[in-house]
Parts: sequence; structure tokens; C-alpha cells
Amino acid sequence: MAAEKVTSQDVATLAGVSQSAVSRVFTPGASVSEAMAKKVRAAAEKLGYRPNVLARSLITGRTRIIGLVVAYLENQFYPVAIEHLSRALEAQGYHILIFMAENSDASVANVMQKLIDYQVDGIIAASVAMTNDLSDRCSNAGIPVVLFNRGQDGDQHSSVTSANRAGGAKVAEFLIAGGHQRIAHIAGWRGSSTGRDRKDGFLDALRAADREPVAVIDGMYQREAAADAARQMMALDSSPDAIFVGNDHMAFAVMEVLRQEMRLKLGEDISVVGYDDVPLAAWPSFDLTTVRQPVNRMISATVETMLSKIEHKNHTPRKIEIDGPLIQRGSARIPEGWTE
Amino acid sequence: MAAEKVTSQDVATLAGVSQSAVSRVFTPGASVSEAMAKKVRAAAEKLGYRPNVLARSLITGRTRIIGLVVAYLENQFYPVAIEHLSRALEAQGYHILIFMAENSDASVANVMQKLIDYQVDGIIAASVAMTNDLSDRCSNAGIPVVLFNRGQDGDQHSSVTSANRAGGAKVAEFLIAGGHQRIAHIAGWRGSSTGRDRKDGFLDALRAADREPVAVIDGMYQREAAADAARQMMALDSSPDAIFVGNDHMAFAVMEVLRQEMRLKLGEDISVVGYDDVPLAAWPSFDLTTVRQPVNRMISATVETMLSKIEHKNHTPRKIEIDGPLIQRGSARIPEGWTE
DNA sequence: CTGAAAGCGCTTACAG
DNA sequence: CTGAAAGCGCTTACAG
Repeated sequence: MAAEKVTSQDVATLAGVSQSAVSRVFTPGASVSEAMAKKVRAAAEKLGYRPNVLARSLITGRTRIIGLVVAYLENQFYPVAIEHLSRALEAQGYHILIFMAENSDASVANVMQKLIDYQVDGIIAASVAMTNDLSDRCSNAGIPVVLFNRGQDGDQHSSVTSANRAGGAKVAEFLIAGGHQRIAHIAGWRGSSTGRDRKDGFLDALRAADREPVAVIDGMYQREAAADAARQMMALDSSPDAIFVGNDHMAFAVMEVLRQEMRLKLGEDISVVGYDDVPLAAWPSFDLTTVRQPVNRMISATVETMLSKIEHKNHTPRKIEIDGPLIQRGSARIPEGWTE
Repeated sequence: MAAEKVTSQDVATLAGVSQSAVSRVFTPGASVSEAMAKKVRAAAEKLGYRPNVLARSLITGRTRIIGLVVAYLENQFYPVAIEHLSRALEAQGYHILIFMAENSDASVANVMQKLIDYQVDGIIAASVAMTNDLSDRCSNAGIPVVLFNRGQDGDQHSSVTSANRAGGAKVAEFLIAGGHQRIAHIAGWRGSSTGRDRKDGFLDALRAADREPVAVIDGMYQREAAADAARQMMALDSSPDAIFVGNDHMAFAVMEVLRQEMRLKLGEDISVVGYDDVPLAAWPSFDLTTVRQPVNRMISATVETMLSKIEHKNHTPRKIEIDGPLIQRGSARIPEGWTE
């Protein structure tokens, strides 16, 4: 109820010093004598004083808030990433203002504008695309942007992804070595660089071995679309004996179609490989062979990139790709003598 | 690069009006003539002016930011809730500053203090407990708190939960009607009101039918603890033929132990019932019978409560309980002629 | 090291 | 309806 705002002035009065002195005591790196600091801290303690972050931000131009734009929370990869991100940022004294976006340019633009209005110190865009107009607005406002788990054609922004092409290639080699004859791909949404890169890496490696996929369908990162894709493929004359699915989230749906509807045994009758290695992939119910995206390292790189951009604004954008291993589990046949 | 800050003064100069006039044009409800508004908007447009939210907040004392404290993101219930919450709040012009907390008083206190420092307009605490000291700090700072999916003994704060006791009772009646003879419970963490209420409701209903559980173990809301609890129970002389698990997240682990390790057929050899009805529960891989927590309605109630607290501060706390149905799926035997 | 003063970019009585 | 002025609670040159 009380809500007695206590200001630096109140503390100054009680301590018998100037208001600027109080401010200095609460400003790391400012020059104050030990005696002064002691007096002020005592007074502050007694009054329950805490500096007003808003007033401080208004002057310094720093809010210590990082805006996060996310589109998919159903895919377990993102909650996990948010958790890591939150902790990593918190360790640096930053916090996350979170915005959900639809995957349309309009929605993203709307959300970004609000982030700019809130004067966030930086924006992390997870799995959403940036238009050029938006990029301009951000750099105009002096707000650095880092793309997480999504690349971009131009080189306006830094981005952090896993090595998606290499990952896709790894899967192709793994499946070929496993002796699979009819290999198919349910791709990540074609509108995403991540989905395209995984697909391209996969198909290139297939071709390098003189192989063609029996089918490639866009799964849109959605369970239902992926399940339908699986059904379509299995209805083919030459139905696949191995399917690489563009992410784990879709792969689970595919596995369910194969197991429950087609009564197939995964890893024996047919192989399924995913991408991400979300916690669910390791659950006994799925035991999904998949390419790991090293969330920890991706987040570290993201935070590091962001902080260095905040420090020296005119940082040249960097595209960081982090390599992840293929994790062998039960959903796909393991080639003899295969070691990653 | 540019980062030319354009202020209301710049707009005023260009439009040939006073700075206060500009402010009024951007303040909903302030009195300005149509002519004035037109001039100002044109100038603002030309300069790309946007009001500085920080300066505004410093004066109004409102940030339009709601702090969210969350502990478990691995449990799918929370990402789903965050998504709903974010959209509901956004519709009202509010945004979420998110903080991860460990489930210790110290961690929660630390996080809450930061939220207070950021001058959030309100705090939603999801699944974390509030100490009295903390409650005092918040009300002292004039920041309303709503507990989400967690109750509290005192009546300092409002809370929104599902009707946990009733839900637990529902499960008991369902299992008894299903003819189960040896009923057990893997409970939610005893430190949580939610876990306790579900357990109490469950056990009371059992006793009302002159039944005793064959075992009750605290699963701590953790997969591993729950799995161990299941193993312990199944090693009992009178091992259960039905287990009520305190939430879906644990139930999935229990199902895996039962299916994969014990080779039991769920719904036939043994019944499992969860609580939450997270999206995963409906996946064919689990097909889990469970009590639904109506996230939509819980979130609506949370947002509504929060907003009304923000408006008229000295709102009496209310404890809202929202009833949810038992969703019948394949993991538990369905009593003959049973209709919810 | 310390204090008086200016100023961050707004909102909001107060007059007119 | 409009403008001049005070003030939100701080930080930060500027003197001393």
C-alpha cells in the first residue's frame, strides 16, 4: 500500500551529503571516498533506497534489456534456448523482454517497432526473418540485432546457427552408409534459411554419391504437415526406407505415423533421422537419431556477439555456424563400424 | 549508425508549435484540436518521431511491463502458458519481462527484487512460492502480484489455479469406477500447493470410498524422481494396477518405465492418469488420460485479475480456481458407461 | 573526492 | 485548445 518512493535526494538529506554523492555511490566506477560510501549506504539501507532504473536509463541510454522475438514455442528447442539465454544474459546483468511473433513480415515488423520503442539495448530474433526495411529501422535506432537459428542473405546482421549444410550432409552420408536404398526428406519450411540449408546439404551429399531422393516434401515445421508428408511418401510405389526430417519436432509426428499407422519398426523396417536433439529425442518413447544443435554454444555465441555489438556499435556482422554431432539412437539403422 | 534521436522538441520546432502540444498529440485522451494534431503528426512522420517510452514512464510511473517469474520450462505446460500470456497481455498493450528462477526462496527473492527495480507494473509468479518478506516488498513498492498455477496459504496475493482438489478427486472416482484394486499416487512436489491439493483431493476421495492407496511417493515434478517412484512401486508385493501422477510431465516418464522396462500394456495391465493435458498428452505416442488445466481460461483470469489490480490498487486478493474436465484417452481403463 | 547545476525527454497542472 | 514552466529521479561534466 505504502509505495513511498524514496529517492537519492532523501538519502542525501539523511546522510547529510549531496544528491550527486549518493548517485556516485551507486554508480560502479565513480570516485567516492570510503567514508562517504559508508555513510550513504547506511542511509540508503535505512530508507530502503534503490536507484530508479528508469531515470538512469533515460540518461545513459542503456536499459540492460534485450528484446527477444520468438515464433515457435511448441517446438521444445525454443523453450530450452530461452532458458539458456535467460541465464546467460542474467549473468551479464541483462534481462529479456519477450515478444511472440507470427511468421509474417507484418507481425515481425510490428513487434520490432515495439522493441525499439522500449529502447532495448539489443534484439535477438529467433527463427524469424528480417526484411531490409526492418534492418534499417533497427540500425537507425542504433539497436544491434542478432539472428538466432536463422540466417539471412544480406550481411546486415550477425547470425548464429548450427552448421546446417554440414549437418544435412552428415545425415545423407549416415543413411547411405547404413545401406538405405530409397531415401526421402521431409524438409523444414522453405521460407527459412535453416530448412533450406539442411535440405541443400543433404541433397548435395546424396548427389555426390550419385543418389537421388525418392521424395522431398516441405513439412512447414508443423506436426500435421509433416505427418501428411510421411503418409504421402509411404503411399509411393517406391516408398522410402529412410526419411530425414528437417527438425525433431516434425520427426516425432513422422515416427508416430510410421509406428502407429503403418505398424513399422523404426530402425529396422525404416529409419528416421531428425535435427535439433531436443530433450524429447532422448526419451525412451522416441529414441530419435538426430543432429544435435549445441544450444549451449549457440547461446554463448549469441550473447557474446550481442554484447560486443553493444559495446562497439559498428561491429562488422558475423555469421557464426556451430558444428553439431549426429547422435545415434534407435530410430535409424547404424552402419557397421560407423563412428562419428 | 545514425541513431539521430528525434525528440518532441524537434517535432515542435518543425511544426511551429509548443513541445507540450506535441506531447498532447501523442497522449491518448488529451485535448488537442484537429488542426494541431494534423500539423504535429505530419512533422512527426517526416522526422520519424516516436515518443520516448522511458521518459514517459518516469513521469507516469507506468512501464506497461509485466514481470514473469518461471521455474520450469521443460514442462510443456509453461511454454504454452507463456505463449497465451504473451498474446493476452499484448492485446492490452503490456509486455513480458521474463525471469527464470530456481525454486529456492533466495533465487525467487533475487529475481523479484530485480523486477521491482525495473518498475514493472505487476508480477506474475508461475509455479514459485512467495515468502512473506517478499510479499511485503512488493506491496511496499506498490506492485501487484498474481500467482499462477500456485496457491498460497495467506491471503496477501491473488492466485489462479485449476480446481486441484476437485481434479484429484475426479481421478480417484474414475479409477475406482474402473474397478482398480491397488491404486497409487506419484505426487507433485510437496512444497507446492498444487501438488498438495491434487494429492489431498485424491486421497480424500479414495477414503470417502473406504479405500487406501497402496503407495504415495513425492515425484518432485522431475522425470527421474517420478521414474524411480514408479520402479519402487512396481517392486512392491502389492504393486499398483493404477497410478495417478501429479502432472503430465512426470506421467510421461512413468509411462516409459511401465512400457519399456516392465513391458506392461497401458490401459490394460495398468492405468496411468496425469494432470495438465499438455499438447504431448494427446500425441499418439502417449495418449494419456489426464485432467485438463484450461490454460486459456486460467490465463484470461490471470490477466484480468492483474489489470484490475493495476487499476484500483487496493483490490482484495482473490483466489480463482478453474475447473477442468478429465480427458479420457488410452492410458487408463475407461469404466463402463462412464461419462464425465 | 565533493557539490551545484544542467539536462535526459517527456507529462501535467496552471494560466490564458 | 494552447503555451510556459515545473518536475519525474537520476548522471555527468564542471569547478573547487
